[in-house]
Amino acid sequence: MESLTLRQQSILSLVIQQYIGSAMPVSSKSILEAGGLIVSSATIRNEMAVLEDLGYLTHPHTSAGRMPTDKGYRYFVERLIGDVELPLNDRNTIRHQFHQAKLEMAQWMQLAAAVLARSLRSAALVTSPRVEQPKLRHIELISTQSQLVLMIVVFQGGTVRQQMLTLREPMDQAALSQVANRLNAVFVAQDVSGVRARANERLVNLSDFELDVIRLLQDTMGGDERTPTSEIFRDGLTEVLQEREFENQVEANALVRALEQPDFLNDVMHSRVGTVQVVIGGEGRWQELSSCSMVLARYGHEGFATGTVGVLGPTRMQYGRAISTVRYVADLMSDLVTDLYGD
Amino acid sequence: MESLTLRQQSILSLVIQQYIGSAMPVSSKSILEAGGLIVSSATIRNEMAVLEDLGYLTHPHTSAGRMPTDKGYRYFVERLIGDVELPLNDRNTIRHQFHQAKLEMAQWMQLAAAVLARSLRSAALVTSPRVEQPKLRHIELISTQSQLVLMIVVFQGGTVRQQMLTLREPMDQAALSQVANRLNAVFVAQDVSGVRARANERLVNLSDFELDVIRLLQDTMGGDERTPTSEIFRDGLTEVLQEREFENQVEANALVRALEQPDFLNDVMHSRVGTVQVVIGGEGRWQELSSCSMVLARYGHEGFATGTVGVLGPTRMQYGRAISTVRYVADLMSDLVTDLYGD
DNA sequence: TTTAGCAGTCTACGAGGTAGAGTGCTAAAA
DNA sequence: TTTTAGCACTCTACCTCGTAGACTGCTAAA
Repeated sequence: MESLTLRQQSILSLVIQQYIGSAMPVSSKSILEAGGLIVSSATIRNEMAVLEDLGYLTHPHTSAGRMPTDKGYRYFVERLIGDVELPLNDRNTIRHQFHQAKLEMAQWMQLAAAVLARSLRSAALVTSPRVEQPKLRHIELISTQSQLVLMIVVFQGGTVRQQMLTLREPMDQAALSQVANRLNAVFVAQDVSGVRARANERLVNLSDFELDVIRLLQDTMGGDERTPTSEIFRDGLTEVLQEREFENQVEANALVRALEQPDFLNDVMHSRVGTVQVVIGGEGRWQELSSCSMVLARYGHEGFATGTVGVLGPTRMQYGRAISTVRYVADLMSDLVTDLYGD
Repeated sequence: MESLTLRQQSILSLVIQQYIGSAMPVSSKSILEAGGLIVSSATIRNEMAVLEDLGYLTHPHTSAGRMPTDKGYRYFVERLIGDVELPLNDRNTIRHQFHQAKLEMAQWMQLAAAVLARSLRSAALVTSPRVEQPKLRHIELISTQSQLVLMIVVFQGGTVRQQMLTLREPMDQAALSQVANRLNAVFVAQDVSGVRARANERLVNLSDFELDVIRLLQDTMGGDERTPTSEIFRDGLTEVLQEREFENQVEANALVRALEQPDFLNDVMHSRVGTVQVVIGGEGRWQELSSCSMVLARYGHEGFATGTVGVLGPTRMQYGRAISTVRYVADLMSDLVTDLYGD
């Protein structure tokens, strides 16, 4: 990325800021009127032409003003907005909302999504933390119909999974509870490999039914990357559909489809805890989102339990505010993970 | 509602069917060409004028064809479409998809939403069953941070709730497990009132911490109608946004907002298990949905555990198919509830 | 290097004009 | 009394044309 003169940087910055506000191509005159530069509109026009040659701005047609390209936004995000912390005021507002919530994980995440959506007028996405090596906390077997059993597995940190399995021969609740107790005694505090090891050790002592349960348990705990172990919480779809760029139905549909698709976030997200990732205009890889940007952050503890928070809005989003807000919410969520899983 | 002549019924029916297909006002000529009636277009025009006087049809402007009013749709739904069972073919397709799912409640519901959305090209909504008098199955206390405890409560049927609570003085995991065991011994298989009664009986023997837990347990089990104890699963928003009536941004936003709002379904739903409820054009009460209809059914067991399935689409939806599909899916879900909770 | 000034370009918008789809009415036919 | 043919009338959707206005790009002077 070339280095621009200070004046070019100012002009790029002003164009972007005005465009973010108005969604209309920005003329040299309006840059002049915005103040800050003591040159004529002709000079600004010349500089704009240079910025266009360099790929930072475009033109919808000859006699229209300029608007930023993705490259322009990228330069703006990386070089022109300082990395500001969220103002104390906003921090307090957000923290206050979090303190009012009941202490339940799902509620926190829904709240995080709501806070981001309202505060940034964007669509917000939050995934629940995904534990890397979940450890068994408790297993419960519940008889429902004659041959049907509901298995409930609680992992360290409070993640809960439930599955049904069929019995080969009827068992009553007392028998089931006994099995559950035996399994708890052996497997609690083990991760997948621990469960496998201990199961193999005492293979001979296990009934067919117990083996079934253990197999299902291993399925639930391990490996299966495809099944979504993390829930996704969304909010603010309405907010973002109001924006100019989504008056066009095709764009709007692409957006809705991207948000409905469960794997989407995982595809996009690749930042580490503590950093904020900015994806501008689909970054060439998600063409259906060519007029959208995302600001994402990972929260939790790397290598242990992490989730994603982020917002999705039009490329002309307020990047500064978005970045600091997403970072702040991610930090709050990380604290929550610490509370839930211990340090 | 007046009684119409057979010919008027046919014409109303034809207008609605054509309008559902094309989303364009229906002319007398096209009714003629659809066949079935052996009269001239002039006669059809006269009858249409009568139907308009009676409030079953309207006119966007003088020289346009007719389109149904909400009253027209209502008559159509209640009198003109027989109550047909879903064709065997479709039943098999749906049942097949359900059999392929893993036996996990959340997955079933997501699947139900997906099936409805795809099969009816509408937005689908499914709520998890809400148990009227939940009975405690198991309680678990997990130490996380020094003063923080995660309480996990499993109810009969497999509903799981989790909450955090703060300790007044530190306790280690062993002590917490002991407390959990004591509480389990006393309260398992009790409903709210049972918990209250038993807690009062042995009030003197309970520590402050145990009282805290019991209080939280009662909160979680009981009363609090406002907290959404049931999750909502959605699908097919994209499908429905494709429809003509949502090219208009205002309509589209109203729709998205209605779907995002968690209480919305509970407000609308008032049918009993076994019946299907059809809400046409917001029924005057939800004006933001004036161009939408909903087909809803309750599933589960009345007075014990019930949830809602339904679809939301434009008023010109295929009511016949929608009603029978929703009914069929509701029946399947009822079976699942039976499996989960016993009979 | 900057600037004033002007020619040139493109859009947005309204006016005016036309084809075509449908209705409503009238008067005749069944 | 009901149905029908026929026609006048209405309204939309679409096209074209013309104009005002917003900008730019270029040139030549400062």
